Amino acid sequence: MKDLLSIRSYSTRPKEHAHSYNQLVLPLQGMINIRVGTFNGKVSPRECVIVRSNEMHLFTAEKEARFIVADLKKLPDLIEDSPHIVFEISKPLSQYLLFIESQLENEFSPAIEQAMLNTFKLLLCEQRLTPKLDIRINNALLYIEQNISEPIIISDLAKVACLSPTQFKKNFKKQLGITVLEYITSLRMKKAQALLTHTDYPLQIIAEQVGYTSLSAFSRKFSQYFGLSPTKFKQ
DNA sequence: TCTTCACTGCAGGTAAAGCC
DNA sequence: GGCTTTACCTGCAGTGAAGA
Repeated sequence: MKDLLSIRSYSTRPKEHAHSYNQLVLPLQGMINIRVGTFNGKVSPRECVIVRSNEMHLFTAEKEARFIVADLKKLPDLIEDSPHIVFEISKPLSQYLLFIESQLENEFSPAIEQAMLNTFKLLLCEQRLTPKLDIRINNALLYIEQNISEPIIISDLAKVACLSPTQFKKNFKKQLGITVLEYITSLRMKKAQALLTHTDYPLQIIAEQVGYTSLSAFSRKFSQYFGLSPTKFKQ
């Protein structure tokens, strides 16, 4: 058996089964009901289910559901050692799955498929392996990602999560282990790092792209976060 | 489990000065 | 000219306590 990426739709195999290889199930759209190990529940896009080799599992999916399945002889160490069965995937991996879907649907190219598999594994190694989150917190995370270049205030996030601001802040820290502001800042700094590395945008534009209306505030925060100013980082 | 309230500390905006 | 640093100020985030 060799490692393989494939697209699946709703299950035509609603029987409990196991196989000799590992499998990662990553929904693209719609919900999947899955029973594996101690987990028995729904999995949605931006989540990944780990099915280890020889582990009995059963899954069914909504008719409109589509998902990527990765059959792997060996799991990356990070995932192999993970105590979680379902974990959140990053935005880059989520978007890469859409590329994989498009490529697999439209072309047959063993060389590209091998390259896709390699990139997929690299992206897997970058995952933070945060456990499946409360849907309300997940909605807030999506809102943050979609609005990272705008000023983001807790009361708006709390509305998205259908919680009071205080309850939202407490739940957020309980589930992610960091405060809302720490999470937003880390996203902004990573994006700023990428823009500084891959573009020639002036600092004012980069500051705006990552949600700072004040260049000085951006420069100060960047220096605190990375230990050197944006200009020195670029050099 | 959740909301409200009060308190503290910090992040971010502004302005000004200085550096390259 | 573009960027960084710093001081000051304000508003908001974080958190604990009390209560529904």
